Amino acid sequence: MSVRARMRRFEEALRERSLKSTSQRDDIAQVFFGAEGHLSIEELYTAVRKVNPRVGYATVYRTLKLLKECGLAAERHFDDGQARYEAVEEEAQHHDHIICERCGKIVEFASQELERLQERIGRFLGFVVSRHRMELYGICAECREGRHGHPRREHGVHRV
Amino acid sequence: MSVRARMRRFEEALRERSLKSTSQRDDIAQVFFGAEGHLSIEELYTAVRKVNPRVGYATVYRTLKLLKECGLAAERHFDDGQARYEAVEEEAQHHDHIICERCGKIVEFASQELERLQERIGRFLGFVVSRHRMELYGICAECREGRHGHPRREHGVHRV
DNA sequence: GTCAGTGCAAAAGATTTGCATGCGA
DNA sequence: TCGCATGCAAATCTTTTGCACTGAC
Repeated sequence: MSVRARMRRFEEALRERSLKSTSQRDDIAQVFFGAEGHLSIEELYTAVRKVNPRVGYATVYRTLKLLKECGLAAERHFDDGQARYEAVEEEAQHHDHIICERCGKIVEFASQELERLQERIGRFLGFVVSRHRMELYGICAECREGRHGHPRREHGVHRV
Repeated sequence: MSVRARMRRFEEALRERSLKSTSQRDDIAQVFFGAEGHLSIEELYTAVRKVNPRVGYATVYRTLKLLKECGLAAERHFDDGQARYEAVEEEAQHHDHIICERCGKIVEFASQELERLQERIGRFLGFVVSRHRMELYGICAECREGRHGHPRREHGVHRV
C-alpha cells in the first residue's frame, strides 16, 4: 500500500470517528508511513521535527495511539525496552521478527508451519490461543561477512 | 533443584566473585527461590519485606541483577510493561511461555519441534540464530469453564 | 464560536545511581 | 579496620496527563 493510500485511509478513519484533521496528525502519519520499518517514538519524533518543528513529543505518542486504534499501526516490544511501531499492511497479515544483534536489522517473516505448531502447542496445554509473539535473535549474513554498519532495510514479509 | 541447593549455589557464586554474603542478599534469594513462578520486582519486594523489613527496593533490583549474572535467575519481558524473573533450573533448559489473558497464569513449555523450526527459519533468512523468544497468549481451560480467579500455579516445563 | 487538539511541563511508573552510613570479612 | 553493600532519595528513562491556549470545523 502506498503512502498516499495509507494517508487516505487515515483521513477516512478520522472522519469516521469525527476527529479533526490537523497538520500535526498529518505530518506524523506522513512521516510514519513514509519511513517503513520499525520506528521508536524517539526516532519518529526526530524525523517529524525535521518536517515540522511545531510538533510536541506528547502528540507523537497520542497520534501513534490513534493510528494503533485505527488499525494502521502495530506496537511491538522487543528486548530494548522501548516500544517500536510499524505500519500495518492492508491484508493485516500476521508475521514475526528476526533481529540482528549486531546491526539491529529487523526482518519480518511469516511461517504457516509456525502458526500451525503454535496452535497445536496451545491446544495440548488446554489453551485457546488468540495471539502470539515470536522473535528470533542472531547475526545476519551481512554482519558475519564483515559488511555490517549499513543495515540494509529489508521490506515486506518473507514467507518461509 | 531444592531451595537449599539453590542457596548453596548462590553462596558459592558469591564466594567465587569475592562478594559479601549479607542478610539482605540471603533473604531476597531465599524468598525468590522459594516463590517459584514469574515474579515482578514489586511482588518480590513485598514478599521479602514480610520476612525482613530492613530491605530496600534498590537492593532487590541489585540482587536480582546479581542472580541474573550468576545464572540463577532469568529476566522476562512479557506484555505488561514490567520485568519478571524466574529461577533458572539446573539443566538450564530453554523453554517458552503461554499466558492466560484472563487469570494471568503462566505455563512453561518446551518443544523440540519449535526449536528445529526456528533454526530452519533463521537459516533460510541468512541468520545464525543465538536465541529466541516466544509467547503464546490465550485463555486457559479453567477460565473457559468459569473456574478462573484461582490461577493454579503449574510448575515445571511441559514438554510438548 | 465552540470544543477537540496541541504544547509544555509536570506526573507517573519502572529502574538506576550517588552518597553517607553500616556491617561483613 | 577497610571497603563493599545498603537505604534513601534523587536522577533517568519512557510514557501519560493536566491545563491553558490554539485552531479546525
